[in-house]
Amino acid sequence: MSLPNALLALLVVEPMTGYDLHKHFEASVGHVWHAPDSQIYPTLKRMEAEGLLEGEDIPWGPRGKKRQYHVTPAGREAFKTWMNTPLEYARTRDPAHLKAAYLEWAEPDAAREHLLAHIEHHSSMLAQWQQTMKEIEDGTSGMLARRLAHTPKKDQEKTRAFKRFTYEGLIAQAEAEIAWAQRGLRLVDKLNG
Amino acid sequence: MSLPNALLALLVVEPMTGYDLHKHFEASVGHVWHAPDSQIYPTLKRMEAEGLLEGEDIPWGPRGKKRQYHVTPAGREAFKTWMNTPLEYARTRDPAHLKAAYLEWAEPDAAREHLLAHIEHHSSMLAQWQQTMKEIEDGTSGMLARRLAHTPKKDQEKTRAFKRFTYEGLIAQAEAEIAWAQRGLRLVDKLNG
DNA sequence: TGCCAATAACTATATACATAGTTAGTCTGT
DNA sequence: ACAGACTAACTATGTATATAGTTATTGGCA
Repeated sequence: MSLPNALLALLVVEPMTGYDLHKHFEASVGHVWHAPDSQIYPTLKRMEAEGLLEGEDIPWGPRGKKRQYHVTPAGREAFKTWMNTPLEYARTRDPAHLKAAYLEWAEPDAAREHLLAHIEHHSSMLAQWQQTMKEIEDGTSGMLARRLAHTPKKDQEKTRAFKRFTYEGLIAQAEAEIAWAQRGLRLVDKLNG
Repeated sequence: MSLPNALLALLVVEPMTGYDLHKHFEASVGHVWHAPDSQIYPTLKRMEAEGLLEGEDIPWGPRGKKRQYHVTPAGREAFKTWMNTPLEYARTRDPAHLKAAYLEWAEPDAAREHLLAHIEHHSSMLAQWQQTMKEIEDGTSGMLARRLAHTPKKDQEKTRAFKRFTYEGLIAQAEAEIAWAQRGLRLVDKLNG
């Protein structure tokens, strides 16, 4: 259910091809909801069949063409409805904490490696999100800048504020994971003298 | 890849039927890796076919029987190998932060509802985990108690320490989510002030 | 004796997702 | 004139998950 809405979130800003979406995804919504192009293309077709989108073939070079999608009024309504509908929380599936719960089965060195990898992973997430946060602040963020250009002045601050809020949350998550893994490293050291 | 190992984590303690596993799952590993019984039964069969488990039919009442699985040496090795293998981090898919990123599309009341639901969800997670933490401390945690009874004294503290560590992490996650959503509530109030 | 909750073990179906490969046209530089 | 990178849009396959049943037995209580 999330992917169609993540696509709508981008397409309400401006019409795009599947390829465009795939590209912009990586640098914006994809931070919170990853999707490969092999999932995007069929989803766009389905959304067109459902009347949420309309696609038209536009020329590309002398012989080529590409299919550009734009949101229909029904699509815009569906997106708003989704935004006003409470979220269903999925049951936890957290491989890192799963392994952590049985870490006494790992060799001490492997345990350290796990925790270091956890720190490294979330550090790189953190760096990415801090970078995005900076781009939000100074308006160099690709999709957001495009978005704000289509937004009435009085709503711009709102839009920007919720983006900032989102990335603040992601940053807090990453920091919590890093702190936890560091505590884990100290624990492994203590347990192995 | 996680489910078979989550099952092994329980089965290395003592042989169990699919039904037993399903039950114990809910109260232990299921906290970090949920699985419905409809996934557990076929997975057990597959693991038996792969030689990780062996099952035997044991009588249950006058006419009934049930299939009890125990871990083979190969299964024990596979579990250890998994515990020593680095984790592959999956790309983010976080519906709550996805919605948060576009919260300006929601009615102010719906936005508040989202954030309140987020707080409520993670508060109940928090309560559950604090409860489990208490059970870890005083030895009333079902699977852990069973586990410790089969563990040499010198390793018991290690086992208990990693469980504590895991739930500390989950508690920190929940607290971070709650704090984030509360910041969100203040933001919504300010923007619609 | 009959009812009911719990135990036990599935089956069936529809998505969702990961991973990998395919086909074809365009644009840029040498 | 051609190579190579990029744009564009898929297809194919296998596994994972969610959701919702089904069938049968047991053990305890009224």
